[in-house]
Amino acid sequence: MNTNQQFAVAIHILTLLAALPDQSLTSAQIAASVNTNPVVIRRILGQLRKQNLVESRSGASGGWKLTRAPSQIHLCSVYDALIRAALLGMHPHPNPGCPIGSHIHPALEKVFEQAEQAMHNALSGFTVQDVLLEIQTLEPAKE
Amino acid sequence: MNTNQQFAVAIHILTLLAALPDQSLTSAQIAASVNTNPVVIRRILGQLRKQNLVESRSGASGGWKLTRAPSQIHLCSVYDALIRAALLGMHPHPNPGCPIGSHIHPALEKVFEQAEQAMHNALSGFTVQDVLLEIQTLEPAKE
DNA sequence: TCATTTGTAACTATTGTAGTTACAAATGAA
DNA sequence: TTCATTTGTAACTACAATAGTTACAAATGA
Repeated sequence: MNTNQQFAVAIHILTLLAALPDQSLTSAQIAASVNTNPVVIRRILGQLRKQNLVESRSGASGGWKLTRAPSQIHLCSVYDALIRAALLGMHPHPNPGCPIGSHIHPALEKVFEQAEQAMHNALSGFTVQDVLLEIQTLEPAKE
Repeated sequence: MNTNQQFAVAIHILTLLAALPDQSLTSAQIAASVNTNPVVIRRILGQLRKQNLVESRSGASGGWKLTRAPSQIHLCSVYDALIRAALLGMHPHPNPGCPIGSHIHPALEKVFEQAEQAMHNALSGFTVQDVLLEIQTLEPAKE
């Protein structure tokens, strides 16, 4: 199976930051919710910062915050930040002397491109706000 | 990155069988086109046979054939045969004591389900015949 | 001044996959 | 009937991606 959990963790982190908009959270606090090591969190947050989805401050009372409203963070941006390699991979060296082998890559590229674009479009239909609201629906109300 | 090449190899195999409809091909012949080991090919063909996309015969003059016309083999069936695990994976154990951690999985499931379904739908728009025709377009004509 | 926190390098352990070897069972041709 | 061919599958090795961990310099604010 695919062992890459970074996309799921990234959405988890962003949802947590969205739930506590007035504070900045440390990687240790976030790690406690995700149940992993703070360095794993910082690695993922580093990627999210490259896409300008979060900002950080070092030092005492430092931590992480969203750069914009959760309703303005679409999950396709998170995908772009975290999923570097294609989900559908090519085989490396088909036989160039075979009529099929010599042209299978460009033919597959067309198909894979469209398939991944379809997933991308589907993810653009969700925001961090949507995930947060879904969780608040599942969470029993408290006083 | 995703190192799983089986989906790409499976489409390669099916396209090759489609290109030579009147013969059955051995795993060794197919392996020569894919440029890999025959056992790798047989493993993938075994999965394709479970979905009834190909049939095999053991022994002398045995080999593999498609069970139907290439225009009747949609790439979503190949996906179903080969991609067992979800492309978008969950993180294993978010903190059940955290309001976000305790509900992130069902919230993500909704999103991931739709994203993968979108990819599946895109793949259902292509058949092995489409891939073969694309390759024959790329292949310079011969006499 | 100092505790806190990020940023990052380096390392280990685990897991999934490709590739390989080996061989029993099936099968058809001679 | 014999035998070369081929599938089907188990067992193994090698490699690559990732999660998790340790360590520590640099930044920062109390």
